Amino acid sequence: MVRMGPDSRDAELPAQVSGRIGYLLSRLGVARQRRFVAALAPLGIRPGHYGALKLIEAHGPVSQQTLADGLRMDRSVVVGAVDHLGAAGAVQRRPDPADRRRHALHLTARGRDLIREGDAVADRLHEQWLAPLNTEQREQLLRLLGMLTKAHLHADPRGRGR
Amino acid sequence: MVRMGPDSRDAELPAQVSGRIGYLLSRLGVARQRRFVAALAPLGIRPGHYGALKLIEAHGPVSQQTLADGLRMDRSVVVGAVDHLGAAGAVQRRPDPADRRRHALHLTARGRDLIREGDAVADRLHEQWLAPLNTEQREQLLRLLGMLTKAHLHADPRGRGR
DNA sequence: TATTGTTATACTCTATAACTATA
DNA sequence: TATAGTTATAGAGTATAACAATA
Repeated sequence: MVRMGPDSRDAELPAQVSGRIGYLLSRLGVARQRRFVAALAPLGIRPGHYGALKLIEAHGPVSQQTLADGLRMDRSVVVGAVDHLGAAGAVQRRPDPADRRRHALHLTARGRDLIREGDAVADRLHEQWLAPLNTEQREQLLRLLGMLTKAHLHADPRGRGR
Repeated sequence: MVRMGPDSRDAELPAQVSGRIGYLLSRLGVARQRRFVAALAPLGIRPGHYGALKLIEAHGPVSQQTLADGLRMDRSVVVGAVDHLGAAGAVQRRPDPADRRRHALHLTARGRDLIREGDAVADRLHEQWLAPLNTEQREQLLRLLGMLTKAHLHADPRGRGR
């Protein structure tokens, strides 16, 4: 059936809303996150898992609590993430000799493979996502986002704010 | 207790991850959305409700389906949003004379008040959020985000992509 | 007393499917 | 047959609290 009545059906938000930096930031943020989730799915991991692997790789064996802090997750969430990575054979929980409450998380060879594959996925997505921008524009954008990050995320890492 | 063992506790993601535009976009997007939620909370509404009011104001009486399309929500979600706005006295469901399946959503005086209050909240947040940037930088950022939006959200409004 | 890993619970969002009444 | 509104359900994400083992 064709459109009629009081209703044009293709109504959009006024530019006063949809043309705002904050609105664009929110929508772009979720869109890019969804694409990252979709791009990682073939590897059997999600962005948090990739972040966990990268953090362990960068800092050597770490505890789950350290992972939670670095990834800004609750430590109860890290349990499931480490379970998942453990089941995938990417990390191992080993007893921490210095503190028996802690598990030292170690990367396996499979974990290092996963990191390489995840890096390739991230690189590919990066290139696709930024295709509309030239090198200078990318640098500009990175600088501007960096300024907002410094102001809003460093002081308030979870972004609950104000 | 002080840090010890294999664990420095303040481990961060490597810059290869945390210094990427996509990563910053994702984090800034959720942070700004959370702040908007918090800023609107005293009005008893959430961002989607504010968007619904703005869209009805801009286009006159619309159907719930039109609202769903314009706000990129499922129509089943719109039901709850309209219920909420109705209970708040901000909108009314009236029969659509041209199509008895449809509800024509009308703004009330209370709805118009809410819009004004929501605008004030949005303006205040906008100013706080962009405080680190000068006028030229804001224009630059808006232009760059607009380019990404055009490339990634217009073709794929829900951002599920690829 | 405080911290680590763990489990449990609840609350929101999102996605999907199905039903009804109308077209 | 298709659409508008509605209801129900299931899944993911997040937040909170509590518990046992250990510090």
